[in-house]
Amino acid sequence: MEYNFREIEDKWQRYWRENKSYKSEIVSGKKKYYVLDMFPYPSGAGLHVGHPLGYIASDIVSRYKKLRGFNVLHPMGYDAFGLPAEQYAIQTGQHPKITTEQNIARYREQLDRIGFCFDWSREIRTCEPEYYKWTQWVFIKLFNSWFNCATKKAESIDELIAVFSTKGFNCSEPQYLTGDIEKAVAPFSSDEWNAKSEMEKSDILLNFRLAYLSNAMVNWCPALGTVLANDEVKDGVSERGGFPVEKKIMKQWSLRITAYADRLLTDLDELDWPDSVKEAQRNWIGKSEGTSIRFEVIPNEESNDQADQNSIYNAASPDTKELKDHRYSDPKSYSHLKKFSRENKLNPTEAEEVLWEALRRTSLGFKFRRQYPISKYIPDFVCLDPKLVIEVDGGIHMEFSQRENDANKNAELNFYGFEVLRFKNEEILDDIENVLIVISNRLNELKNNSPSPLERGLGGEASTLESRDFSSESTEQNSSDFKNDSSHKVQASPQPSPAERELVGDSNPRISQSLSDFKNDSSHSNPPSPLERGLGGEASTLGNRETLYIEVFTTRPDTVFGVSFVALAPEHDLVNIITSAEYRSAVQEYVEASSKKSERERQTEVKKVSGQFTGAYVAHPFTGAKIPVWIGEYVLVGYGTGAVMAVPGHDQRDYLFAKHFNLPIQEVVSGGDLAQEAYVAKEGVLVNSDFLNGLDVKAAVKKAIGEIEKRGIGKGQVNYRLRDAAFGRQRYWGEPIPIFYEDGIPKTISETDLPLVLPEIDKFQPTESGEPPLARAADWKYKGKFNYETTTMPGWAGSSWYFLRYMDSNNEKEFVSKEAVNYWQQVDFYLGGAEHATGHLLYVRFWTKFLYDLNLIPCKEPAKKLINQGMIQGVSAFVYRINGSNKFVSEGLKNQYETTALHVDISIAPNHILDTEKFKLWREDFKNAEFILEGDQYKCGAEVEKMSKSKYNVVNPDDIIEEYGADTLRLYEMFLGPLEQSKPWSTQGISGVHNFLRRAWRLFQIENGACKLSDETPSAAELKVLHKTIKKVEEDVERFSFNTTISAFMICLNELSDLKCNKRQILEPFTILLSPYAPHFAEELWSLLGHKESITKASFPIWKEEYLVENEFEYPISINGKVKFKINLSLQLSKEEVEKNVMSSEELGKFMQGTPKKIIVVPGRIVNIVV
RNA sequence: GCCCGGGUGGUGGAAUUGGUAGACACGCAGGACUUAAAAUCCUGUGGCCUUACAGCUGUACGGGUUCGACUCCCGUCCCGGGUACCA
Repeated sequence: MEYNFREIEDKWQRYWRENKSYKSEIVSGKKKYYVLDMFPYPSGAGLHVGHPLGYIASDIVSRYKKLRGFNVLHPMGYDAFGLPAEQYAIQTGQHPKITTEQNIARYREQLDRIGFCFDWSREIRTCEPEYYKWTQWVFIKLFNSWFNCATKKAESIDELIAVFSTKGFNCSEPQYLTGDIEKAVAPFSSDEWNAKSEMEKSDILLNFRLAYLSNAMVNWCPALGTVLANDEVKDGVSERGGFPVEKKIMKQWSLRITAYADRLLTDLDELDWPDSVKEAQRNWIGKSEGTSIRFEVIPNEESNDQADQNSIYNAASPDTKELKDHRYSDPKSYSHLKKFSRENKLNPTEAEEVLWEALRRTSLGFKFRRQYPISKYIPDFVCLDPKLVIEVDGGIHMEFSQRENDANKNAELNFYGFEVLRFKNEEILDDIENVLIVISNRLNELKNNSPSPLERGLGGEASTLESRDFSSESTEQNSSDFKNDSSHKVQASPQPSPAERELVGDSNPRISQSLSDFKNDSSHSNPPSPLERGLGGEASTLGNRETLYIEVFTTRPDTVFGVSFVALAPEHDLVNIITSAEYRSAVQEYVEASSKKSERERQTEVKKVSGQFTGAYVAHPFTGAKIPVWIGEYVLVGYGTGAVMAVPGHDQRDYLFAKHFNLPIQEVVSGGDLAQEAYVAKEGVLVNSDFLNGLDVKAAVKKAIGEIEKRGIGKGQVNYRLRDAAFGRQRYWGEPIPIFYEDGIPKTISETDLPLVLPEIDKFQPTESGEPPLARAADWKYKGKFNYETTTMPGWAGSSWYFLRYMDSNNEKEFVSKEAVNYWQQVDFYLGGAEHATGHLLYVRFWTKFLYDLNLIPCKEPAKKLINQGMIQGVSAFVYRINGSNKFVSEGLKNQYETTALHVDISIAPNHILDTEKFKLWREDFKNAEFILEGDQYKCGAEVEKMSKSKYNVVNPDDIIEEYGADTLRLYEMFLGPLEQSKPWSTQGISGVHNFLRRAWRLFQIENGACKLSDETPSAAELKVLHKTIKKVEEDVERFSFNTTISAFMICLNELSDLKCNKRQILEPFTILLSPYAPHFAEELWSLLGHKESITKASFPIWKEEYLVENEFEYPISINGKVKFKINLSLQLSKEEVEKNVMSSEELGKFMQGTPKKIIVVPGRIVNIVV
């Protein structure tokens, strides 16, 4: 009876389905093994032969582990939310749910035909409410958690709120030590916290939540109408569709994956994952350890004078006015300050209005500006010359803590050289004339006696700085005046958005920090401050200038003496402030030009050196040398501080920049040839570097950091390249974010109201006003009145935890039961494409760690072992149309004509010979095609490309199954080569594995529905063949080397055939060995062998050493490393005996004479004779 | 540019720890069976030189370590993947 694969495969697929053969359940006490494939997105094109490659491998592992007695979990499902279905919906109006279901049905049909042992009772679809209910649930958990930097784990936001209301918040405490929070949230006391409005609290908490809303720079893809995460953008275009992507600031939900950067990095070490994936994640996280260094800007006489005149006394152009507007403001927050300043101007308090009018009508001889940013503050009224600030204090200043803040603010303003006068509302409203007199007197005093900033801020008036410790003169003086009050302007003004408001905290920790550093520095004369060292002699000429700093981040503090310029990103806020008059127009031009460039342009122009001198200089922190400040596009505003100290001698980009603009290149680390290129290596001895001379790089880095910290001009710092993940999509076909807005405050819906089901809408486009499609759902409101968030989650949301849901996929009460997750733990073997290295695989690790922190699951990593299967590429076929005609020329003759290559469907060009008649019928416009043949054939061109519908090179597994059967397909895909390797699909060779099955079938001698096998005891030779194979198959599957396993089967079959083996005791175990690879085939034989139970219930055979022992070995005898002949010798012989036997052999004489120099004997391996 | 892989017959690939390079399969050639074909089975198959035996050569290229190197080290070239002015 012949091998009839169609009949067999139908029969067993039905049997498995009817008997639920692959249903898995928790069996306590039984060891488990969890095999997971990355679940597919069900695309309209269906499966091609590339898809099953990984599924077949994991199916083999599952079946093998079952035979080895493991309780195997091997589920499958669909990553069913996604863009293609939605794009199709936009075009046709067809609901994406319908498209998705059709595609799933098709996928399922194709998968079933390949004979996988998936437990379909656990199927999940991310787009179904029963599933995404729990995705939303995790989101709520993220929203309600923050990352404690002291314990390094996520904790409940409620606990944080409790801390705030009892102890307040101060960013210097270890649990808050992340750069973002330090920058974004000002310290506050518990009383202040309790006094804050709901909105203020909400805004502050958003800075802590792991899922948060903020104004963030996003990748906006206009063509797709949505934002994308960083990993969804490749080369400046969207990964799906290849549409251009631009940077844009948008209010946006994000997940704080950066909080986990360090854990995601360190835990990689313990994962059995491909090095390439681990390395890709390391690079993506991009940890770099270095130090910040502050460079003091040397005031530019000429430019500042001119600027002063321009803006204060003359009709200033808008540009210079703009410049003047923020010459004292904190550069990083200027744009936010400006907005807030504008808003305050539009909404003055009554007292402010009165004072402003009074100042304007009275000619005091001094010019005042309103709501003028200085550092991170916006004082109410500012006179720039002399420097005086007038503050109108509202009721909020009654609070003790606010007085502290006022003290900080005073100190800060003093630092910039401003005197501060404070008035209460009543003072102004009751007696404005008196107020004006006080102001006028003070101004005149200041005008006549203006001390230098050195004297004021640093030297003589140390007490002013001490006032930072909450006891300044002005504070005391004012505090006694505080009584009742009308509302303060901050409260009176309309609520700005969170991002705007978060900067308006009345104190700025960062500057406070640097100030105290500075104070320490200068109040002790040793070591000398940069000012004293570098600029001491010029102190008198400094006049009443403010001091500005450029902060840079560097990983090479050792090279600090090699700095020859400082480079700012074009978007850096200091650019406008420090640029001298002379260079202003050139700088503006440069900045504008670079801002107009798209992300794409900037990326393609990489390595083109461009830059512009600003005319400004900074002082070297150690030598005091004058260092020019440049702007360069190669400096990125989003990384580090947006400024670099350029060391051309030891950084490639700085080197190119310096060469291009003819800037000095100073060697500070010996070992390279700087005339040729930058010496970037982190080894060598420091030279030209003062106190670092003679040290090696490692020691110099250490010493430099120490010195920098000692002088308070910077501190050790760690930067990550990883950014928080954009989580909202302006799209319909995704999980609704379970958030509603009450009075503008985002709140999560109650867990008991989950799932928040995707509402039905009439159209899937964005609304006319540009809102996401969900805004079309008119009556879609929480509790009938609150608006829901209208963005949806990104494609990777559902896949970030699906491995957990499979453990307990039908649970309506929990996302996964404790029992299930404690039993199945984590994935033991995970198989999928390498393209997910920095996307899915990072997100799923992040979510896993988060759920672990919340004690919801027992493992902190999703998968122990990961393998990436290679891609199976397609071989495309091309025809060559002669330009401007309907003539097609064969591949070999195409060079004689001007042609255009067109893809042609590989089904009408078998073996790349075009079927010209089918080609004419293929598409309407080829109906009248003419051909120029080679010989009597039309030969198509061939090229290996990604298998894709649009390239007409897709091979459907159904066709292969139709012709050869599923078992042949399974064996063949495994036989193609190593699993991880990519390779083009070719059916050359498929007959080899198909033949193997047919020959194996014959070995079983089937007649009349039974195997006619002998029950005799097998021979030693037969046993040896069998046990050798068991051993090999076992070893190979354990190391996922499936191609060599197939060849082991073939060798086994060849040898058994040679032995004419028909012994049941040999062929039964052989059948079991084969069953994971060719399950239908093995089931049928198993049943024909008389077994009533499925072969999946069998046990994997155990190989026995005793059958494998060899008595003899044919030693290859080599002379000078070249094998000359072979001798059979007993393996029992010792080294010496082997040597004796070889030396006395007849054959040796043929190859050598005399005595050998040396004889190497490796027992059981080889003998080498050196002559 | 940087990081990670890889380069072996006509083809896919094997060689697991430095120990017989090319397993297994495809293809090709020859043969058997057959009226013939298909199917099946047998033999051969890296290159060069030879009737043959043998010999020489050979794992991208050039060096090195070693009794012995596809395997380890140094340099060069090429291919694939990741990443990109990340300081």
